[in-house]
Amino acid sequence: MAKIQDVAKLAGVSTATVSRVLNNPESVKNETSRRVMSAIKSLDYTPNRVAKSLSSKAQDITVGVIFPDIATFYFAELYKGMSREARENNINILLHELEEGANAREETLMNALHFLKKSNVSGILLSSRYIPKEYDQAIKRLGIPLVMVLSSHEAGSIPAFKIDDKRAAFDSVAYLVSRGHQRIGIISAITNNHNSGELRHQGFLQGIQYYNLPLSPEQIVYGKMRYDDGYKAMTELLSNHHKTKITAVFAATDEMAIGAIRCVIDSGLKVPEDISIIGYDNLSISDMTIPKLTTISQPFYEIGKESMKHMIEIIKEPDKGQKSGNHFLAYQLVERESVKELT
Amino acid sequence: MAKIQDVAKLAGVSTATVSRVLNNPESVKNETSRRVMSAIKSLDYTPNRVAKSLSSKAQDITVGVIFPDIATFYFAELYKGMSREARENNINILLHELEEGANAREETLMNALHFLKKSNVSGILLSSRYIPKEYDQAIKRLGIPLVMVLSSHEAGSIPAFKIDDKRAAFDSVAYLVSRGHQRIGIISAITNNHNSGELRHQGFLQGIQYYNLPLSPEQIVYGKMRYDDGYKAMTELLSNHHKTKITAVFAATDEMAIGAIRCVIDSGLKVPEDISIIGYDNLSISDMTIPKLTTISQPFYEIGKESMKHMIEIIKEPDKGQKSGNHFLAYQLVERESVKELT
DNA sequence: TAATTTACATTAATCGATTACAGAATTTAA
DNA sequence: TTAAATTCTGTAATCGATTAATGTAAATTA
Repeated sequence: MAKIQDVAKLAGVSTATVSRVLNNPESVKNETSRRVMSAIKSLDYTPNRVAKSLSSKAQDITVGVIFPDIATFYFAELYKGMSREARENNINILLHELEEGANAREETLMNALHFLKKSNVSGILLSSRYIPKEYDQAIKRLGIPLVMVLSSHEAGSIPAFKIDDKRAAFDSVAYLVSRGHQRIGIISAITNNHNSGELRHQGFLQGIQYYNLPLSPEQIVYGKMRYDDGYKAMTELLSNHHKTKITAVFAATDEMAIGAIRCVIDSGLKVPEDISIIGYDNLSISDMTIPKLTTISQPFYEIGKESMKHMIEIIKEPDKGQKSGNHFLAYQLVERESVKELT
Repeated sequence: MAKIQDVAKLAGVSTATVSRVLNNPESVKNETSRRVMSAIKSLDYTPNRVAKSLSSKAQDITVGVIFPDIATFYFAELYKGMSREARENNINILLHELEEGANAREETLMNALHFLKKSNVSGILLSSRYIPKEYDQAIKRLGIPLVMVLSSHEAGSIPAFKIDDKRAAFDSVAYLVSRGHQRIGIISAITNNHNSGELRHQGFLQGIQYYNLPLSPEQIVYGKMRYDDGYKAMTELLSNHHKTKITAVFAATDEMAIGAIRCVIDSGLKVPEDISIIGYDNLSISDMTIPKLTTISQPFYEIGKESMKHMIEIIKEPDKGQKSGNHFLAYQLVERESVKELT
């Protein structure tokens, strides 16, 4: 590997001049510049990045991203948003997947945090479901700015980018009511302490209350966000159907909604003719299901982009102080085929 | 930010000793070591990574990954495989998404390559659909080892990790035949010069020939790999149904298969009762469709892992020479619900 | 022609670590 | 007690760039 000295020698100039040709060409005479360039070419010289950043003190910034499972359907959109913003600002992303250990989730989060710290990231975008309060201190001690994505910090001291889950769930109920539904079941999301699931649950309850709808315990069922959970949950809901007579179901995630649809169909009923289902997320696959899913659309791309944007601001102007608390982005209810209008 | 000199001064030793305490503790007297450690603690000192790698010449290795579209359904699995292997070897990944420009694909690939080169990656894992021969020279000039993933290089001089597409497509036909199908349509994948689509097409044709099945031009239809393409293609296939009387369709990607299913259902027919459909990929969603998709399962995780493993070998022992040509991994035909046994 | 500018180029310090080599301190052997 | 061996620590070169300070040659002005 050729270094700057080699180039300098070959071109018959000093290393300073070579450096200038590369970084400040106007300050070098054309003739000299040409000689240097040809030396660079013939030696196939590329400046050593490490030496460059050590000397210029302008190390390239990299932001760490912690995500529990890359295979989550919305991950790609979220990441695209982050990635786009990062690229525009010449910032690298170090993606760290939190291993889906059955146990040891806590251990792993702290590990991830430390791993990223060691990798010298300037900030961390955290999309974990589980942030126990015990971590608060440790996080503060890290000394690296954090931004939460899609989930919020209980204490609220860490800025978070997401949609207003409570409101969106409420809107879902309102929508179902507007289509004539009164008896509504819910497949709620349980997620290791992650509060989004809970917020959606609360919003749902508020809707029920607001519209004065009936609600028996048999109408409430829980799952862990995934397809299989939705399927199982729906089985339970159906087993009480004769009693609850629900005409619609609010599923707290699209994946569960899709599982629920499958379950309904397996049991010989039809969606939406016999049971309407509304989801939450608007995954790309929710447009491919039969029937197509009516759902709350989360702006994953924007959430990713905005959270990264905010992170960059924090990094570049640390004194400015990060705006903590929730940053809500706009969501939409997308009408498709899985909710029937009752007459 | 404290540096090693500060620590040295505070502990009353030389920088060399501080460095030794950190990197070679046995060589330092306990008492000294303790003093240094406490100085490190009280100054909250962390070694500067850049300086460290410049001086030790042990820069951390990073491998670039070029992928056309992160939102592709199988991306996550592929990436997990790569990521796992990389992490075990203490290697970083720099993920670079090729912007899905309608035009300018060529430009972008070269850009991506150069961008990664500038970022000092030691190797590039390339999963692009489009590698014109014109690039051969430019790639050679790059001077960075390349490994192809999921697609192969025409000239064959770049190692590639994938499954044997031709064989797998042949097997699909064989399977359909074993279920009593004789009149089979194909939704073939067109992909800017990417040869996987073509190989599957060839394999299909070989199967048709081998089993001596009828094949009219109306049984062959093309799409660009995605859901919508599958839908459109199936529309075309159905419009000739009265003539071709096909009982089964081989779709070159799961996404297209799923689009095709939707199309069949929209047209009032049923899968697999009226038309059987077999896919290709085995995406996670192919297990969620109604009916569940019978398909060729590609080992995305392993492909990712093996390609990264090979890359690492090349990087660590450049003299050994990379084994060019195709490295085929094992695939499987997964039977589910979308193919009916004709009696 | 001498003095003053202007335009480039060079020298050498610097970034923050590691490490070969040499020297000091301590332990062991004689 | 002294020489030899061993253990520990310090000095200074080094990694490969950037850049402030400085020098020199050419161009301009008086």
